[in-house]
Amino acid sequence: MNLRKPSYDYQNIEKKWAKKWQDSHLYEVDIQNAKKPFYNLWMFPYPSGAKMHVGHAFASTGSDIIGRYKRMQGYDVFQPMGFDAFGIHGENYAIKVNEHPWHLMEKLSDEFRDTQFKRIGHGIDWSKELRTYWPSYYKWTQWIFIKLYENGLAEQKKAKVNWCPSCKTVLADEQVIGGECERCGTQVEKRELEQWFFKITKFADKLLKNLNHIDWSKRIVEAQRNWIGKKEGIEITYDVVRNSKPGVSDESENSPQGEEKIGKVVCFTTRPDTNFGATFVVLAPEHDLVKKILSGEIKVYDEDSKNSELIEQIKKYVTEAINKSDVERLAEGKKKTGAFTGLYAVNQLTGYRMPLWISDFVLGDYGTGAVVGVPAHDTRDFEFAKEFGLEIIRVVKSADDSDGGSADDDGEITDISQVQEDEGVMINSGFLNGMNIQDAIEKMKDYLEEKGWGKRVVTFRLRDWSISRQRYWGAPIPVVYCDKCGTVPVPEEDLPVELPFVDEWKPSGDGKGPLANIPEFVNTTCPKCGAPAKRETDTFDNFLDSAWYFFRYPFVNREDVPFATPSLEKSDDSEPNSEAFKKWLPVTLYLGGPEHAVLHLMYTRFITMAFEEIGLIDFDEPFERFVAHGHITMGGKKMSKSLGNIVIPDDYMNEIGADALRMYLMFLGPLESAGDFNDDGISGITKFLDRVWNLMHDSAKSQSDKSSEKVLKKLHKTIKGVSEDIENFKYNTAISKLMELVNVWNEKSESLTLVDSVKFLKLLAPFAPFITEEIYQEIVVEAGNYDVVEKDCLSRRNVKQKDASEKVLQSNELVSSSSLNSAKLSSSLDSPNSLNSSDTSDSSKSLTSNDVLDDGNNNVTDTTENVSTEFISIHVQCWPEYDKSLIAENFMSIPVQINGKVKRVLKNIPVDIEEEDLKSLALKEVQDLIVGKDVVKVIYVKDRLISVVVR
RNA sequence: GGGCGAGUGGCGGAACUGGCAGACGCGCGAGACUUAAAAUCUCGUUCCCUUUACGGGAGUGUGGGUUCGAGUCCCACCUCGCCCACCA
Repeated sequence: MNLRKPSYDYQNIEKKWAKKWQDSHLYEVDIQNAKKPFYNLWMFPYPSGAKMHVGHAFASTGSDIIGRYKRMQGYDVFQPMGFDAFGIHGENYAIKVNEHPWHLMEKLSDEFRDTQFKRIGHGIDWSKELRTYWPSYYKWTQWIFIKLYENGLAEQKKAKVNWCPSCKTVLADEQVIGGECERCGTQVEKRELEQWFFKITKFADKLLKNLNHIDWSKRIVEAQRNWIGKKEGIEITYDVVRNSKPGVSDESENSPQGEEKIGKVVCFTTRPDTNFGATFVVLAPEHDLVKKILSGEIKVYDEDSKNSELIEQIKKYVTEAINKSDVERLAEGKKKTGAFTGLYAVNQLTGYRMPLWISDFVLGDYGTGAVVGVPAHDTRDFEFAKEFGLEIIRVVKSADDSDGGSADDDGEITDISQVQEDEGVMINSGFLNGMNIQDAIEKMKDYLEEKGWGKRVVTFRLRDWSISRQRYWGAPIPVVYCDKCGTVPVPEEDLPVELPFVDEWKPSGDGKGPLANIPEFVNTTCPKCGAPAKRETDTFDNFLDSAWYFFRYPFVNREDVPFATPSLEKSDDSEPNSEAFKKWLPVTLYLGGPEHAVLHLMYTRFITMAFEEIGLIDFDEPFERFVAHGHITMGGKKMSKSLGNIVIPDDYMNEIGADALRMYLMFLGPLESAGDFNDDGISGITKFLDRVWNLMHDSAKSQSDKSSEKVLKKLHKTIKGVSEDIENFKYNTAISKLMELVNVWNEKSESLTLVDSVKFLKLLAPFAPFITEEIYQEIVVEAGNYDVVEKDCLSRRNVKQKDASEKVLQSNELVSSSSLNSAKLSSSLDSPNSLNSSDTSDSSKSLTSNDVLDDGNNNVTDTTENVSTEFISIHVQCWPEYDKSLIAENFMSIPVQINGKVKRVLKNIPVDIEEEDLKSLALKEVQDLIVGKDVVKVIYVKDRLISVVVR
């Protein structure tokens, strides 16, 4: 790495202020008494690798900048941080490096926090840190499960679920990407297991409806809408018969000879309009009717020998199909497989006896698990019909006859390219003939309902959320199974059900979690009747840990409640209570990656709705605003371990400093689309920081008696522009505006007063917190200029500073009491090999330690012992305001177009010129260009341009 | 196959509701300072034509359209990225 470094001593400056901010508790928020709360949340990271990478640095800096800006605007900005270190991602990494997840996660989280996050200059309130694997946290995760269970939102059922053979656990639908495990990329299999589910489908409609009004990045809203997948269709019930034959029976009312009605089959379709063209019905291999055929409950043929032969074939097909993984099914491409049942379904519209098939392209858990095949107007049906020689009947033709009704149009369909799916006019469809598809759909639905053959229904793609995991590293599901009492949730006073610290923690793959092998854990007594009972041995999906963490942050020090709301409030009013809850939640702004669109973000919405339904809270959406950031790429590709193109920010912080790294990352592109990491451009940033340093240390430039007009105007335009850009997360253009200002300021004759120079410094502060603090302390605080520089906002700040020094004492107490608490929590639990209590208290202690910031190179004088000393940081001063009169221009230049092309530019035009005067000026200007032509009209776009139209 | 987004100099990227395309930065070129290099500073830098000032022409993925005027709006297409996907 050979980068242009800043020429000032950024290393020591950054070290010094990181420590000072920490010691003075600058970013700690008084949750209880805050006046203008702004809950600025960034998705907490999960340490699934040794170091946080540059993507984390990029996104968290994006969150920090708006937080710093809001803080300077006088908001009480709460910017908490924690680690999502419980669960499969961390455990997989622990397996890889062969360390116990408890030690590993503690170590990695500490490192993320102390060597990376604290160094990069974020305004984080570390006194509210949480980690999802701390018993003091997961106690409440378990509590939430019990609340949902008590309110009928959690249930246990046997279900065919996604099984990852590599991670050796079940996965939720959302965690299977293209048939592969979200974590490790292994092909997912299907297994039938007894699992716990959260009934997210109960809120399907609400989850969808709220999407219309929540202020979230559009792409996330669309992704969720698709994932929920609401479809309005109809369920059509067909009679199932045996001893029949395919095709239209002559006597559709009376059965053909020997035909015998033996049951019904219900098919879901969104396209009943094409039902005159339905020629077969396909069942999913899991369908009830298939089970009945296999069990012999339904006989296909009278003769036993023929029957059992058929059953053998069906059994063979079904067994293969069920055991196939999704990827294997897809790998076979569009080639359809299937088995004929020997039965027929009767199409009431036509009397057509539709052969009843079984095929794995029909999904058992969507719709009714049965589809009616219209091969002429559905590509999948067409492929199936072609494969098995089923009849294809056209019932839709192209709507426009302009191509002269070519043979292609209403003739026989022989090729997949002729299959019309979306638009056209009905033919061969009795009373629907001549109608367009949309009208025909409605008409047919009415007709089928009238006849009693069908029923309008709404289906959703969304499935219930499977939360059981057969893994060690997660919160145990707090349930006990008793022979007498059945399923009994663990009572609140017995929580947490602690995860025992064991040596044998790796997954075994037998469908049970490692906890099942620990008798001391499994064997317990029933909380209800006291009889011997067994514990549930699965653990929670880690997405449950993160589904509610933002509720916990403000209340992380409360032991008695997960968070305080009127319904949960107990006695203690000295710590954040339900009044505080109202101030801080829902979260003001949430920033995170779009890859969580249908995972984490859907779950947080579900949990919030569940809390509301239970009566814990009175709102139903977790975040007032959600902004999805883009991803930093490397050579146009996503950064990933497999590509080996991961960039670690530490090297850059060493080389160019945190300020320069922050600014460089933000300069790459807009936050919401990000950019490609290529360190070629870094010198532009370090050069800029040097210029700032030099300007601010050149008193002729930055402490002039009077600000020169040109740069003063530029300053005020910049104040306006930077403020707007930050509000819109366009940090890249905000930085370019700061650069423009510096370029003007650098001109020979340009200078600013101290007050104006500091205004610029403040604009830079959210982007480069260290250098701006250093300069501010030097030329404002230490030089005794504070009262002069901040005279416009002294009144506000005086109050603020006072609050802060009171708060300092309070939060010191909170920190020490929380370390005691978590130590107490884990040691008081007497499960076998209980998590070592010293581990926990050590980690809590490191919460306030400065080891890393105080490394060997210590020429920082420690004047910060006495925390009550007032510390006047630039980061809590007023954000500058611009002066409208200084932004207004007296003169403008107006381009003159002839027939839309710019030909001349009128310069130094007074802004208050009369339109007519300006027009004649313009015509005079272009006189030579329009001789001999008629001026048709002259258009004046106010303050923009003049357009002359000639002929 | 479906959804979303994006295609602008050598590069990253600017351009509010249609109104001087290429801000800012990198890179590159020239110059100043220096014994020299680095650093720094100044000037230039979309392409083409004109020896040049002046000037002219073309130009925002492709082809059409609307408009006095289109990177921006409409239609068709191409390419790339991300997400979802045998979802009836």
